[in-house]
Amino acid sequence: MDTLTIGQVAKEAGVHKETIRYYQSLGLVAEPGRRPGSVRRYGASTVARLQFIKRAQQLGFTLQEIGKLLLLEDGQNCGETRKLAEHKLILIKERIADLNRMRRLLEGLIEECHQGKRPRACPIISTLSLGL
Amino acid sequence: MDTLTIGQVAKEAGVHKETIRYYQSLGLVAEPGRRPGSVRRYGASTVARLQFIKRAQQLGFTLQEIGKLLLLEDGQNCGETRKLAEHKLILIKERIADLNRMRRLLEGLIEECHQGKRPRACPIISTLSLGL
DNA sequence: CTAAACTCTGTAGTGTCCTACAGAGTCAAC
DNA sequence: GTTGACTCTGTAGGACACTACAGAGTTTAG
Repeated sequence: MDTLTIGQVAKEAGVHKETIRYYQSLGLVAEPGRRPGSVRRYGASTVARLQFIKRAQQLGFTLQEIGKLLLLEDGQNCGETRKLAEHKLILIKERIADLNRMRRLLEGLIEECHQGKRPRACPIISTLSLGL
Repeated sequence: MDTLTIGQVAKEAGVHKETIRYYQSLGLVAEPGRRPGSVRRYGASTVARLQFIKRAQQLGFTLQEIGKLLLLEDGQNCGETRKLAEHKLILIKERIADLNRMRRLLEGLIEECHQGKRPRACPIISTLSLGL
């Protein structure tokens, strides 16, 4: 069943060959055996696994966390999986809160610039110089 | 006027000595001369500069961008500074949108887990396996 | 059979921001 | 004058996720 070369798998999954090898080095993707005097051949399951990894990355999981998810891949450990997801969700919310704080500060400063409220110096620079 | 050792500056500004040297290597902080047979001495302006850098980082600027901000530090180039800030603001907004997308997806999946909607397999795992 | 395309293996580099450490020198206090 | 703290310089490592490349071998198309 394993008929694909690494290049074909890469194209199918939309990743670079080097990325597949990198994932192999991290243990996220298995290295297939090779038929004597030939090249490694991969099956469709490798493509699926790469897509799994890419989707999990889009959800914000690191490769290390994805390794854990892959151990739970049979779907029988919903509680464990949910815990990982909930933890990630908390981090994402914190990050969003951080970024919103930055956003508000920047918006305020930019607004002040536009209005020219402060007579001489740039409000952004003076805020950075003097503290928030 | 330059009376502080690097260790004292570091403590004042709340950064590590190595960080100060690193910033010096990037040209963000000037290297003071040294009195003969002695050690480099820093003034209060170095502490202020480090605090400027730290505040700018909190606003999401990279060290490279902070280098540009420091060139505008006299506050006379408000337009230029504002352009940098506006660009950064756009990136921050995009990042927030990305994270909100992740957040919604994760929240949906976690919710499904709790409800046990899907009979057997974990919804998180099956979503990752089959696509969004 | 040959040339192009692909694969293998390993190492090293990218970008971001530090952090750690080694080995030598200097300074201040007792 | 010796101990101990601090500083100097340079190099290496660390986290994260790749990306690039060199040099050799293999496969495929014509």
